[in-house]
Amino acid sequence: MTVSLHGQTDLTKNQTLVFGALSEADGPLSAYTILDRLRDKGFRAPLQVYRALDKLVEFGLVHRLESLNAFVACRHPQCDSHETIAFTICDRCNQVEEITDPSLAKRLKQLADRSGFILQKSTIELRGTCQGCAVA
Amino acid sequence: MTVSLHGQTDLTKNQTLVFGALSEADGPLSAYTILDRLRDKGFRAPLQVYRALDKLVEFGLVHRLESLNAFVACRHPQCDSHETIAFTICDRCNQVEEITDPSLAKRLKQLADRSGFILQKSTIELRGTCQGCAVA
DNA sequence: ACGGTTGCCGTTATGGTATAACGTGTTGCA
DNA sequence: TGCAACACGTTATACCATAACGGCAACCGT
Repeated sequence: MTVSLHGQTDLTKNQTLVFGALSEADGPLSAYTILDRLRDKGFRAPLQVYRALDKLVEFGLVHRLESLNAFVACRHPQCDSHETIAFTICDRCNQVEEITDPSLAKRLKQLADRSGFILQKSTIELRGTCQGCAVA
Repeated sequence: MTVSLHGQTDLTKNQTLVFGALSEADGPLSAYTILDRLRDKGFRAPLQVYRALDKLVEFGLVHRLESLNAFVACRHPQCDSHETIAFTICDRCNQVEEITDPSLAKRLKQLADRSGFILQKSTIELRGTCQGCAVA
């Protein structure tokens, strides 16, 4: 059984549930938190979550935040270009924003090229305080 | 007992041992790997390593690589300005290089400012293949 | 129809990463 | 002297992630 969502591939039942849990959340969730939230849907083991997450990340529907060991739903899942390059993460309210900046991407590529480094994947996570929390 | 190393603060015995282990290594080490390498120096528990690492990171002598859950000794521990802003990490040989690029730092600051985000710490890790491994 | 392959799923067990909580000993200083 | 700060040692526990097994369904070429 599959559910159509992003035009390219259909999501399986578990993938749909995990993506749903992340979409409803107001911030990043750890795999184990997702597991807990899906227990009443029949989830019993971490692997069920991790397998779904692997696929969702592969599809670009979900991002992994390395500095948090957690996952967020992509903010623009409708559009096919998941070009996010960086994240801001508020340490007070956990809100995550995605940043897309071609000039930043270009600069990183330049820096890599300069030292003959073949860039596969870049992780850019900015930790700090979001505007809302800074004001409050 | 303390050992002078970086001019500002002296390192304790455990900090010295952990920093030594990282300095001798040819790549990043996990906390548990460090623990194993220091067992014959009397280390018995993870916390001994983590506590030393916390301090060393605070001093700027050691960097944590979020995408690897591992640690590296800073490449220029003598100089007091540990201005590293990004890392390249070779997925084949594990070699880590530090990148310092003011324009990159400036751009990130700009992007953060633009959305009212107060930047505390940025994590930039570039994964890929280093020149040596690409040639081979 | 058959067999083979692939992909998803469920389960158990295990490995790897990190910290809580408690108590000790030392130092420095009011 | 008393106390605050700090490093340390130890035990236990929590949290993050994957290995390895087997089952089931869909697909594909013969």
